[in-house]
Amino acid sequence: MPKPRGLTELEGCVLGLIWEKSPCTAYAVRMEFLRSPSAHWSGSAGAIYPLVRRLERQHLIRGEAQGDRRRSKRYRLTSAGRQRLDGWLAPPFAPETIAVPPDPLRTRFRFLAALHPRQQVAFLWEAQTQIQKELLRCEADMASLPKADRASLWTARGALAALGARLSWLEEVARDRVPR
Amino acid sequence: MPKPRGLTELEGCVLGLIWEKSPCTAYAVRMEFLRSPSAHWSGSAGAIYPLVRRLERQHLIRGEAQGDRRRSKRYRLTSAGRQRLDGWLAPPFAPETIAVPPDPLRTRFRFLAALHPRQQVAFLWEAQTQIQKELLRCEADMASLPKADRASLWTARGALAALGARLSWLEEVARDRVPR
DNA sequence: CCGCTCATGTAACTGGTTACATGATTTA
DNA sequence: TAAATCATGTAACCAGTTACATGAGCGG
Repeated sequence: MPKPRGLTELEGCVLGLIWEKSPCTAYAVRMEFLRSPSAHWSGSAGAIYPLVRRLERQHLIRGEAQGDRRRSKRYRLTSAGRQRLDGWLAPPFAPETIAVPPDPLRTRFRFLAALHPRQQVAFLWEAQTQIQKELLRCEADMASLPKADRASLWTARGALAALGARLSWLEEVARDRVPR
Repeated sequence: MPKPRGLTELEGCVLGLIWEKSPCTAYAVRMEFLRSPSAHWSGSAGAIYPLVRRLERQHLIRGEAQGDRRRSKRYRLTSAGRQRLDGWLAPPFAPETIAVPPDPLRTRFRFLAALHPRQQVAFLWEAQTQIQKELLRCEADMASLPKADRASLWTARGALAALGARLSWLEEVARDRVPR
């Protein structure tokens, strides 16, 4: 049998989505990624379909073909799949799951001093206004979520918290740089 | 001439580090990644050295060989490199620079409901204690930074803010799930 | 002289991307 | 019937990883 090496983030995610929406097509999973505001993954066909087949080959999911002439398949988790999903998301957590998550804005900020002072101000100002807009977008997105879907709701609140923390951090920086 | 397509995150970072520590060796850049608590990049030799050569080929950095028998080279930014660095880190920001940064813990949380209730509690509890530990580690790391290095200091505060926000988000979730 | 750090490099791999293509079904 | 959407797929590519290797210089 194939050695059960750890799941990728994307694999875990897909497994989770198939668990949640079971039975569902690979296409539905794909759409979930495309709709998500957290555009970390493109949900490209070239990523999803091969991945789903891989999961099927490892017997973590099972797909039943529909009778229709479309070659559409609806997938469900197998019990092995459930176990793997559990193992992926339950503690103990890998260090990189707990560690400070990467943030491209913070990465750039690190080298702020390389910019002309005027540009530094522009950086801080622009970042703040853009994040504010993003906050509104995310709040709207959250409001559009079905109230019963607690998981998504709380996850969205986590995203908002991350944005909010970034915003007040930048405000603090700006206050320090330009007192008064 | 080679088309100036946008810099990768890693490319931007390396350019920034060479700017900051100029003149410095590729090895020094590498060490910076290895020392960093935000272990998003491994700083593997296989990533850094080819990348540095690429930057040199594009005339964004210039390396002067030392006289010693080691084949060590100290790099500096060229003016073209400075411009590219500016372009990378100054506004306008790409959408994904502003968007909610990815967070593996939040990703897992999304599927919390797949776990047995007991395990859900364990998830929240374990996550909180682990993050608390990580917070302490990061605070210590920040304290060890030279007080003059404002850039690193503020960046570290940004990281702390991210961790803190995650922590209080989880506390909020826990309060909601287990009132009282 | 031994082992550690400095310093650079390569080979094989992997996971994801873009871009494209196909065909069935639904809707205007 | 034309356009949009559902549904699946592949080929070429790319950045970064692990794992390994080489050799110089230095401290004990």
